[in-house]
This record gives sequence, C-alpha cells and structure tokens, in this order.
Amino acid sequence: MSVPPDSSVPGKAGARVPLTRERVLAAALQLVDDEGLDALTRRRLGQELGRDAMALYRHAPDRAALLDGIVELVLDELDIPDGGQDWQTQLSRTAHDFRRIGLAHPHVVSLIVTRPLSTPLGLRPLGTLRPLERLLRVLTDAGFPPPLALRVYRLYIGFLYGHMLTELQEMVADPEETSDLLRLGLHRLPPREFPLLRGLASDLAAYDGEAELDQGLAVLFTGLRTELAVALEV
Amino acid sequence: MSVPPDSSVPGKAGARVPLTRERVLAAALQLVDDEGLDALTRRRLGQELGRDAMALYRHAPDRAALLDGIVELVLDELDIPDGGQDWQTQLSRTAHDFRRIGLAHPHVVSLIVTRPLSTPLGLRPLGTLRPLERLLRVLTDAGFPPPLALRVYRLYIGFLYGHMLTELQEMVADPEETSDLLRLGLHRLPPREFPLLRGLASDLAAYDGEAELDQGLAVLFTGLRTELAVALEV
DNA sequence: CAGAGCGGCTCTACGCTGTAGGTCTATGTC
DNA sequence: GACATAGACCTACAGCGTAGAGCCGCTCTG
Repeated sequence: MSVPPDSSVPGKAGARVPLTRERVLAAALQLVDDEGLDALTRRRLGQELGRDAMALYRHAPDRAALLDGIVELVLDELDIPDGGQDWQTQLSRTAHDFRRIGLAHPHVVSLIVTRPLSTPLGLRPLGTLRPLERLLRVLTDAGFPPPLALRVYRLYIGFLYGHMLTELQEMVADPEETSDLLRLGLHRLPPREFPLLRGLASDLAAYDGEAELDQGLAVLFTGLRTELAVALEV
Repeated sequence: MSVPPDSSVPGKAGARVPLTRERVLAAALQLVDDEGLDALTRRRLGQELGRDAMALYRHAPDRAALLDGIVELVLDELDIPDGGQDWQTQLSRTAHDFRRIGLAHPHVVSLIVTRPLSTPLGLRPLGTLRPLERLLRVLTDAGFPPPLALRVYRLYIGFLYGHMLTELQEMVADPEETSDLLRLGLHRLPPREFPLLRGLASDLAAYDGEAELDQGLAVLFTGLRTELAVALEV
C-alpha cells in the first residue's frame, strides 16, 4: 500500500524520481480503491507518495482535476472492440467489461456517473470521451446514421450506469444474522406498509449481477430492434 | 432566501418557534437547490435558519443523515398511482414525474443515485423505500409474480437513473459562442480522433430530454413485453 | 568552470469544514 | 415555588483545500 519515502534520500547522493501525473493518479486510484473516496486527501496522498501535500499541485491543479483524472484512468481500462460488425455482441462485450471495471473500482463508479454533471462535455478529459467516440463508431459501422447512433449510445450508457448503481447498492445491514430478512435489515420495515419488499428478502439476497445485466441487455436489444424497425420503415 | 433571525428575540418576550426535522430538511433542500451541494454546511444552514450550527445536531445527527433526509424529502414528492392496472402507463407516468423532480432539484439527483451505495437497503429512510414498495405493488397488481416484479423494477429504475444522469450532464462550455461546436467546446477535440463526436455537435445541442425519455420507455416496454412473453411461455 | 535560471518540492498560514463536550436558559411538571 | 429537562449556544480541535513564498539541486549558457 504505502510507498517507501524514496529510493534516494534528498540530502544524500541522488536525484529522486520526480512525480508524474500518471504516478499521482495511480496512487490516488489505489487509495480510493483501498479506503474509499473520503481517504483521498492531499495530505494523505502526499504521504502515500512520500512527498509534501503541496507537491501534488504541480500535477493536479485542484481536487476536481484529481477526481477527473481518476475517472480517466479507470475508463482507460475499458476496451472497446472496433473491427467487427455485430453491434449487439460488441455492446454486450463492452457492457460486461464495464461491469468488471465497476466491480474492480466500486468507489469510482459514483465518480464516473457524477463528474459529468459538473464538467461540460467538451472540457472533459479526453480519456473519458474516447469510449463515447469508440461506441459511436461501433454503431455507425453497423449502419446507424450518427444521430441515431447517439441516441442509442445514450440509452445504452444510461442503462449501464443504472445497472452498476443498482448492483453496487449496499444490501447487507448485519452480516452476523443468518435469515435473509434480518441480514438485510428488512425486519425494521413496518409489515403493513412494506409487505412486498419484506417478502422479497430471499430474492434480494440472491441478486446475481451478471445474469441481471444479461437480461437487461436482452430487453434493451430486442426493444431497440423492434422500435428501430418501426421507426426506420416509416 | 434567508430567514430573519427569529420572530422573537430570545432575551425578550417570546418563545421562538422550535426547529423541527422537517424545517431543517426543507431549509437544507432549499439551500442545495439554490447553491449546490457544496453550500450545504452546518454553519451555513444554521445561519439560514437563524440558529447556531450546533442546534442542527438535534435534528440530524451527522452530515449523512442530512443528505439522506434531503433525498427522502425529494422522493416524497414523487407520486405513484396505485389503483389502475395498466403497468406501462403507470410506469411511464411515474417516470415523467421523476424527471420533473430531477429537473426541479438537479443537485439532489446525484444524491439520489449515490446515497444507496453507502446505506444498506434496510437502513435507508423509509421515505426512500416507499417508491420501491409502491412500484412493486403496481407491477404485482398487473400480474407479475413478485420476484419478476423486482427484476422489472430494477431494470426500470436503473434506466430512469441513467436517463436523468444523461439529461443533467453539463454540455455548454461557453454560452457566449454561437456555433454549436464552439458552444459545446468540441473544437478542443482532435479532429482525427473524434470525428463522430465533433460531427454531432448540433444533435448534442438539440437534446430533448422528454422525447428521449419517451423513446427510452418505448424501447424498454417493447423489450420487456417480448422478452417476458418468451420467458413466460417456456 | 562559474553563474544564472528554473523546475520540483517544501513550509507556513488562512479560512473553512464536521463535530465533541460543556453550559446556559426558557419551559413544563410536580 | 422548586426542579427537571429539552433545546440552543459557545468554545475548541483536528483536518481539509489551497495561496504564496522560499529552498534546493539540476541543467543550460558563457
């Protein structure tokens, strides 16, 4: 987790490795993955890198830049096929890859979905726009006119965000308990007002994210196929 | 915006109106709506209510409780029909109502989608679980067995969250400019790498949230109808 | 080889945050 | 009238982001 102060002591022999934006962001991501967003403070990050907190300002001018950088770093892990022609399997593959990334960096998901609310499209880090362009390419290559590709992209990515937000919801209230109702804390709910929710305890406990994603994609794709057929034949 | 210190000076005659959780949360929501989430600090909120910052602790034990309370307050505005039997129009109506609320309280949307990542289902404020129960009821009333209703609910609500996150994205980078490309800041993108995105400037600028929501719902519903028909006939 | 320039870093300091703990006071109850 | 108590206030503390100035050692120039 922590990094030794440096390979070379400043007073002594050597040039110590200078920080880079990449190293800073990588350490920031590591920190967020390990301890959550609240742990990401300048002092803490500086300590992790063996530098003074202020040293970071050279590589990330403010906290927002740090957050945007983390998002960029994570989205860079996403790999989007670009050759093939079957848009559905390509979108499906990408969706599963996005899910993999979301599960690997759960605390970053809230940043991914939330940062764009503060940063205008055109000013976002290029790394966060690259998946958008690549997916537009996938769709246009498959024959969608660009404006339609954009609408499909929006629907798809919104669905994906929604899925990850659902999958990452906290469910277990008390890991000690054995019955689903108690584990999920659903016994707190007044039975008269929440009969259905309470009755679904075991279904909630048995949530299967991958299956649910596939079902969702199936719904999305058949919906798109028939809706688009209608729209295009008019 | 601000509230006069109080109707009665403490030293003088009268009992001043005591704070209530409702008054505190209402003021908090007001503040967030007017100035964004960052403006929501205890001292600021206390000032707004004409009380000391510490007085708020009696009604919201910590900042998380304040945020959860705001979410609860906003979700309480959501009204979900409960009599009728056509689940699609009911979900559609609710979706539009949710959109209305999201547009009315844009800064709260990030809380709505994000808070559940920190609070286990069973421990959430009842007000945030009520829409869930009501929608489950809509679906079961329409004939869905509860476990399936849950899956449909998840898909639906995920889609809804995704839509709002998309609609609330910041787009305009420079309101002064007249051409769409410049207004959105897309001229910053290297043309070789982002030809499609740059080409979609006018489509991006012409975004119509309500239409897009309806199209999305149409896709979702037809997808659901045919997928469910398949699944149920097996 | 001397000296200048400068990039990378550190130090100090400021105003702000959430919140713990103690205290004051006006009110309701016997 | 005496007392208990709920509600609000005051003080204080550690930790936050970040502005501004200064230090140190490399590299480039003559």
